[in-house]
Amino acid sequence: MLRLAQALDAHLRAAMERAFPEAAAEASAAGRALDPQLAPASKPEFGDFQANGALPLAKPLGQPPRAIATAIVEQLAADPAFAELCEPPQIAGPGFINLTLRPERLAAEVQARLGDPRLGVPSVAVEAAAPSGAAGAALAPVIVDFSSPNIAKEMHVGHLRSTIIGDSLARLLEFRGHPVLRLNHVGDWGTQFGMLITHLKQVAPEALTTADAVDLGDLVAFYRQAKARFDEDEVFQVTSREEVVKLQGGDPVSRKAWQLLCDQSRREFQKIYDWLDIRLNERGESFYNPYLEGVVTDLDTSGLLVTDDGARCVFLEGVSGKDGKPLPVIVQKSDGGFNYATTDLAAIRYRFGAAPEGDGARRVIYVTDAGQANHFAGVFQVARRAGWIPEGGRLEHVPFGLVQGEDGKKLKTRAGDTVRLRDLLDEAVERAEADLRRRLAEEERSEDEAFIQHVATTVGLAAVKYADLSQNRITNYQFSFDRMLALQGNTAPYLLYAVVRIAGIARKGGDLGAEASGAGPEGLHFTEPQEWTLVRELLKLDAVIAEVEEELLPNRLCTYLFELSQVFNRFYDQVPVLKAEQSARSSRLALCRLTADTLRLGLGLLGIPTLERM
RNA sequence: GGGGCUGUAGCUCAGCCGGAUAGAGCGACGGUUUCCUAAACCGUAGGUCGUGGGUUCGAGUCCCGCCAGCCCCGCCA
Repeated sequence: MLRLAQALDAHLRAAMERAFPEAAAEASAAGRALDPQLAPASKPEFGDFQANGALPLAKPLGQPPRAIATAIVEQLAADPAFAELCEPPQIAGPGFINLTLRPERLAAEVQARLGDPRLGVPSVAVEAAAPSGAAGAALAPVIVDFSSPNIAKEMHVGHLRSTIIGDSLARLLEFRGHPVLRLNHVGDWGTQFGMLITHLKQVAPEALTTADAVDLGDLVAFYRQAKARFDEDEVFQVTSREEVVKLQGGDPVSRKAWQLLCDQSRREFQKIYDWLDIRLNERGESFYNPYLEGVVTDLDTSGLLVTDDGARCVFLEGVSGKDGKPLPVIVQKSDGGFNYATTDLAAIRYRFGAAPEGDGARRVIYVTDAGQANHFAGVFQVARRAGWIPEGGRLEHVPFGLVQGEDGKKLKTRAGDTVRLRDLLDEAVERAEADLRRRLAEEERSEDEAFIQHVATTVGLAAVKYADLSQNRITNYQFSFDRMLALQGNTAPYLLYAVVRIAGIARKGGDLGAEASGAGPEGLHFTEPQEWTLVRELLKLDAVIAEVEEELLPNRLCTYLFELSQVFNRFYDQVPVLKAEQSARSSRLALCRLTADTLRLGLGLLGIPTLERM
């Protein structure tokens, strides 16, 4: 319905200009235009849209707002193009103009979507290729940096949100037609590696020369030991740092060991990604190693670099520490080594940089926890001051809160360990399976094992993903299997069930193909309020996607899909489809089909596949 | 000490660019099944939007102060 909203907005602006030419001239002289403040209606009884623009004009015009609204409405009434779109506007309350679209326009919108695989959502790729645009201008890529586990560690709950949210944002941007680079910035470099290799050399040297000599679980244990030694033992610290320098310098023995560790971890990560159906290009911290030096010299030539206490750093503007002195971003440690800030800066420079030594991106999105907000703010500032972000380039940190247990504290196992992602996913699927089996028994249904496994896996993983995505990501997230797997409420099973209901209609003889195309001689024809409510809900999809693309908040899409499911369930409950008379039946089937398509598309953008039966 | 985020119903959370009487879900209570999967639907109860000021036609939303919780703060990522 975005197109209709834009048309309405134009009509309203024109009407305001005709109604108040002096004020309009004055406004445009000041470099702005009279704003009708068009917004979706806050309640269904107000129609489809409301224009609030009359209220703020009351004071400058010295007229009561309702009189202003009346003048605007009179101009609208004189506009035949507007009258084709909209019913006569209503003035309500202190001076709101309520707008209701003509039913035939709504039906026409539905009709258009029935034949459109994109369901009315425009693609920027198509727009860019349009004759009006630069001919064949290749779109600059959007980079989504997400997941980013550490080599030699297992993925744990901490990676859950980044992985799920990042994947969803990437899917949505891809659907909008952007070339998307999904980058897995794995932790495969740095001090931690020095620690691990140093420790392994002493306690399990075979792990550094032979593939899979120790399994990942052991590696994690070794890592913990190494970390403990690093924190206590100064000699070990020094050796570790030397080891990092060797590795970063390309020492063949260190490189070989490093390669083995990375390969092993990579295979473990891939199992999880395959399970969750997440596609990701690994480009770890090590990738930027050749560019670290350049970062420092670049900062030096632009005069940002200061040597302080032996470390080379850039002092931040507007951020001061304990003593009121500006806080530094350290790019080269006093021992000559580089750290994560250097790597992050190199990554920014590379990502915005032109090919072949860069990605040529125009938007770079980091999906990491909110605890890194300060770090990114600092690094972004340095990148900006160094001039690495091109005109119009967007650099965005997409922060998210912690995953907490139901006690409100950090999620842990009973033993107090961090929860492994694979265990968590396993448990979700197991619980979904138990629920399913219980229900099958209660209903005396019998299904084969393949069905049960498929449904349980789909529902279990969908529940985990949806629970995370449906929450505003900025706040901490309370993880609860019981809540996410609940069969009612704003949960994955509820949404999946709506799709299943429609699939059921198709199975029971509803032709969702030809019969629901709305191409019949009588076209689409709606009579019941539940039908109109569903029509209006269906038409919101494009606006919701545009909003998520801008705000990077997948929960807005979840809210929409949940509300669509609710509206559909009401329709399904109160309006017969298959048993309807022929005149109503094909239009209702069309609504069913478009609802299913919309839910499948929307859930698909969340990384959630749907089911035919459950 | 400095900075960031959060504070909305018993619980978990929405709330778009400041707009009309602050919304869901769960839980509680009550109802609906000759009919497309009741994993559903309908209804009732439940609010000092942490708090005190300010801005304005209008503030949960913007600004300032305060309180509480979480997170970050020089060579880990």
